[in-house]
Amino acid sequence: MGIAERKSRERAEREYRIVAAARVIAEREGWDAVTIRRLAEEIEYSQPVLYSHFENRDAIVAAVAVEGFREFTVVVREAASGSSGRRNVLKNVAMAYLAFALRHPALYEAMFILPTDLRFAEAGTRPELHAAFQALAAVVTPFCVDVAVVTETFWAALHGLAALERSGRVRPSARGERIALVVRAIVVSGK
Amino acid sequence: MGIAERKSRERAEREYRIVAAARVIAEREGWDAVTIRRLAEEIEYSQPVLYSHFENRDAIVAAVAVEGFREFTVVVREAASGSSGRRNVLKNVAMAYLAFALRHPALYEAMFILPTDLRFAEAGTRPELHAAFQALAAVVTPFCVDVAVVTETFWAALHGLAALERSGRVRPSARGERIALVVRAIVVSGK
DNA sequence: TTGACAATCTAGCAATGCTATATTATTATA
DNA sequence: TATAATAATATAGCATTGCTAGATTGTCAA
Repeated sequence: MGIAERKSRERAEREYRIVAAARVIAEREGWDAVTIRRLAEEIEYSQPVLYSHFENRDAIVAAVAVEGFREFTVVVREAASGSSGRRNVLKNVAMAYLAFALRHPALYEAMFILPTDLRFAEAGTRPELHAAFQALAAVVTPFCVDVAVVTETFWAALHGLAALERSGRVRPSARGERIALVVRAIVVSGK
Repeated sequence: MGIAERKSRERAEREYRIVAAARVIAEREGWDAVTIRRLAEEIEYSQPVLYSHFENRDAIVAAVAVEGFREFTVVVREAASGSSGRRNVLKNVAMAYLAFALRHPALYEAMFILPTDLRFAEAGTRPELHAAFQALAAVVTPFCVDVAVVTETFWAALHGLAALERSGRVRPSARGERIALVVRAIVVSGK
């Protein structure tokens, strides 16, 4: 019987509409504007329906974050494959990282700044996060022996650049120079 | 007449008690537990009194952050002056940075993660933030020509390490190696 | 002593996350 | 096909939050 399939398909679709609405509202008006009532209105269902999809509001934010990690992985891979010369790859990925973070501030916030229980270096890491990490690891591999350490550090540096620029604590005008410095550091001292 | 003085002294003291209570509660139970009602209870005044000291809750968080920047500056300076050898200075400051961030997670959160309107690279930067930046700048100066860029990047790298470790996205066990990598990068490629 | 003003409190609003319970739609059974 | 069971959804409400209008108390000068 296709009825059950149709139902679960419709359910999945409704769930996606919740996540999509959350993302759009967050990007337009900030995460504070993403309330359960607002989302319920948006998908044209009553509030308790949302709780049949997600345990609580944080789980909705986490779902947006996971979507962000999927897109992020694609962005990194494309930036990497679209450049030639190992060093250029590094630079372009770094630039793409910052562009991604600053072009979708709410998405990036869900991924890296808002409190989540999405862990990385643990058992039970979600596959989307693992894939994102791997995409970055692939980029730095040619430049280092201890891939894990260098990837973590490269990621941290990029996140730091994004976070500080985001909060206006670093001059936007000098972004290129900071990126150049990070790239040179990986090239020269990844060992 | 010393009456006015006494009054403004008592007022300042009460204000400080608010900030101190906010910090203690945040560190013990997280920032969500820092409510106006809770703070009012703590200082044994009614809620509206808090609004005669601070415009809103965010301003209280910001006050804690500013206190954090003051302590942070001291920590950086001490780590720097307590080490010999320019390269050792860098390493010890980096370690002190991470120790500070992870030892006072709520304080660090107020300083760097929670939304604030404390800006850096702008006119009207609070002196406490400027001093913190200068303390870090002093540490990297021997290793670079463009002090501003290197300081920003060093700071970003350290913040990234702290933030990712905080949220469990990087292996705590490899902290030392990541720090070593950042330090080497500054030494080698600050130019 | 009284009247103005400052300091403080009581009480309440609107919004939030979340849930117990009522209601409606859907399916399976007699 | 009529009805009972169950699933899907809605209504209504609770407790908590940040914040504030308005009442009340205290303090000081005339």
